[in-house]
Amino acid sequence: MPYTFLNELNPSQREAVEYCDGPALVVAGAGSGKTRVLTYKIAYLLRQGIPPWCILALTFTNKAAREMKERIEALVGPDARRLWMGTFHSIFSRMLRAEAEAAGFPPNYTIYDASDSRNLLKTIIKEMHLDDKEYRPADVQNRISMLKNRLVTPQDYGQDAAAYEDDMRSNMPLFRDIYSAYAARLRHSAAMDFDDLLMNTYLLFDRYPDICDRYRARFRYILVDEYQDTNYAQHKIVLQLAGDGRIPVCAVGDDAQSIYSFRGARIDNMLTFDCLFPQARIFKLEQNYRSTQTIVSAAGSLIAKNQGQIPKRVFSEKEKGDPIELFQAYSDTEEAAFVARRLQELRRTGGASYSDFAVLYRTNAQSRVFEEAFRQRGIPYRIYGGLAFYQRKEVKDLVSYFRLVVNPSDEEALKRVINYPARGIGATTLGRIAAAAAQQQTSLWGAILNLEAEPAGLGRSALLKVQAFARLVGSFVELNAQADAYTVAERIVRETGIQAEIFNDSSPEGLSRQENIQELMNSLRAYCDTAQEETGYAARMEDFLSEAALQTDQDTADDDGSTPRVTLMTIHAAKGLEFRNVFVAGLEEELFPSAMACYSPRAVEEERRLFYVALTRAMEHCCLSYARSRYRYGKMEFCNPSRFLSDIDPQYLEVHAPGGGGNAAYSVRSFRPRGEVLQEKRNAPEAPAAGRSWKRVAPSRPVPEGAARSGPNSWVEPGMRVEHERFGAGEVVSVEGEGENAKAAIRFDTCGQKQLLLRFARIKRL
DNA sequence: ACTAATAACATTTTT
DNA sequence: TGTTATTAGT
Repeated sequence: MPYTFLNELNPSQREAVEYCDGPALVVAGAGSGKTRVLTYKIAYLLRQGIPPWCILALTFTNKAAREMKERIEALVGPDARRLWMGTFHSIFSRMLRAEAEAAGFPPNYTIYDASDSRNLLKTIIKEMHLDDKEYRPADVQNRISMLKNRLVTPQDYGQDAAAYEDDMRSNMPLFRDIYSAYAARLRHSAAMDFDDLLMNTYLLFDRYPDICDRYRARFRYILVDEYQDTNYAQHKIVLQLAGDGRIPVCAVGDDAQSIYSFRGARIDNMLTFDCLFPQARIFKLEQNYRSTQTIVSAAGSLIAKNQGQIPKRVFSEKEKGDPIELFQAYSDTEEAAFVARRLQELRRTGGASYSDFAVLYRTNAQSRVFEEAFRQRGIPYRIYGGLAFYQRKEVKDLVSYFRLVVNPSDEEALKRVINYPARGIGATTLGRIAAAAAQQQTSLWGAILNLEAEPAGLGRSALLKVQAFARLVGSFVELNAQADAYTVAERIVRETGIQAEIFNDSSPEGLSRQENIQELMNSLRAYCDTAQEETGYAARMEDFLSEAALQTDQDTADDDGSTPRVTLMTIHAAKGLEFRNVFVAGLEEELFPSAMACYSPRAVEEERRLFYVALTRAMEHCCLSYARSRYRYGKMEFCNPSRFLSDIDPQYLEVHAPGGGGNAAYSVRSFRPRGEVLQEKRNAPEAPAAGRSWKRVAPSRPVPEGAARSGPNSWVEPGMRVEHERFGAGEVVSVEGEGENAKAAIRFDTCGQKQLLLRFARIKRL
């Protein structure tokens, strides 16, 4: 009975899973079991005898790919590991490394993140003596990104009249020159930005049809998750690989949840799928298994106000459920107080845990009032959306060393670390090197290596310092040729002086920096261990980097789950998640919908979809709120209720009168700005100083209490039971070494004995 | 070359 | 309001 798992699907899910002979579009309403269909479909394909390496499955997040892989593994076993499953970016970057020569890059190219590429643009704008008020780096970056998403190369750009006109209109006639200079610099640095990973893959397949054919010959089925979020480039690559339908593509998505157009996503890719593949079959998943009927119907009444969507009728067969509550507050502080109070009530009466709650908002800035309110009341919470782990300065600095070792041409990495830790190489010196590099048509590193012949006008002491730096990096490069990633990293931390710099600072910020460095070393260690286990080879730094560059906080910031906490996040961040109880706060004009969206009907529709996403996160209970006044940029502003509130059919709403008392006194439609409203002075936060120091420093990764800080070695001894974040529980066999070099041998219950450097190992006493 | 002070700024952000 | 980046001062 090899297909019994199909019985766990409803008829429409099952149909979508079993149809494998041609292209398919699965329109999956919110909570309709989209991931289930994808995973079961892959399992089904495998059961039909298609080898795992012939199936390509593309997702947007690492998290989605990982979870899907795990679920498939649970269905079919370890074969799942050989699937080509991952994010667009990671799969394509893999292909680009394999086909590096044809792609015109070395296989060890590094990946620039958004801030690297912005820094590079800044330098270019400065070097071209342009005004950075006219050519705002962020704008330029965005424009370039959009162009790349549309597969417009700098060469094509001259012919793209529309884009050029747009630049003239925005007062950036020289934009094209920036774009080509940027591309040239990336090439010199042997680096690609995120968008290049897509565009260069497209170009590779376009220019070398034989390479594309090779992949086409390999893949027998292609699946794409969240198709509504694909941009033009992604869409085109899918078409290339599909060979216009010769290889079946199954695209899964929900047009009603398309909320990333500002990143280049094109809902049209989904809406026109059946035109591109005339033989395509369309499946609709309309039964929602997540939410009560009230929530599903309310969300449906909202989204019906949008034009141009794929017709579908999402329904729920769960109980009717409670109405959606709507609160009006006088101020943002009061709104937070409402939410806190209602949350406690629901928790007590509904027997829910803190982790069953989420507070969702449009902008990250709104989190602050909730933080304060929750802290005052002792409600445990967790905020998502601080700086990503890899964006933190100390982490990026160290990673920049890694990058430099793998690819010394990487200019942004070099600029970051040439004077970190401080070694007296300042702006002037760097400027001279840059000038020499430009003159010699080489990279900064090339110019540095060439200093002996061309001293570039450097003074004696500067020259010596730079050469010492070059030797240091050179020694790492040599080591990297033969050692595994962790060994290289350890030596870098020690010999650059990062260790001395970071580990001698005992201020709270310093401690947080230490933790982050430890965390990075931990993940490196974990990476090396897994690679060793799985492949039998020592893990290379280049491999670690190519993964790390595409890793985001969502992947690293795993809650340890020990204390249940309320989740606070933007609605964007909540896509794909679900909670028993959801609060959606700040439903005000110019906030939600955002002021910037109000000028364009298309943008307002996207905001409405965003609200739709927010509502459909809730399983049982949903509370909406807005405030009549709110502090924005330090100034108090009066607000009006969001237009979206009147988009929801009032039969699903229960409106609470101002002040929080009473119930449905009047309908939403009667909401009008009513001139004067009682104004309270914003009460001074209770303990701002106490909060501030730890508030944003390290929002993710809770450190086991009292562990990492308590100083090395003093707290483990042989015989002790400990728990490691990755390896689970185990027993300390022996401890050797002193202070920073203390190592423990630990026999883990599930994965055998391992040597861990206590300085970096995140372990907790049991 | 580094620090302190101030000016400008500010949706959302899967990679 | 809070952050970030540039600038002025030592």
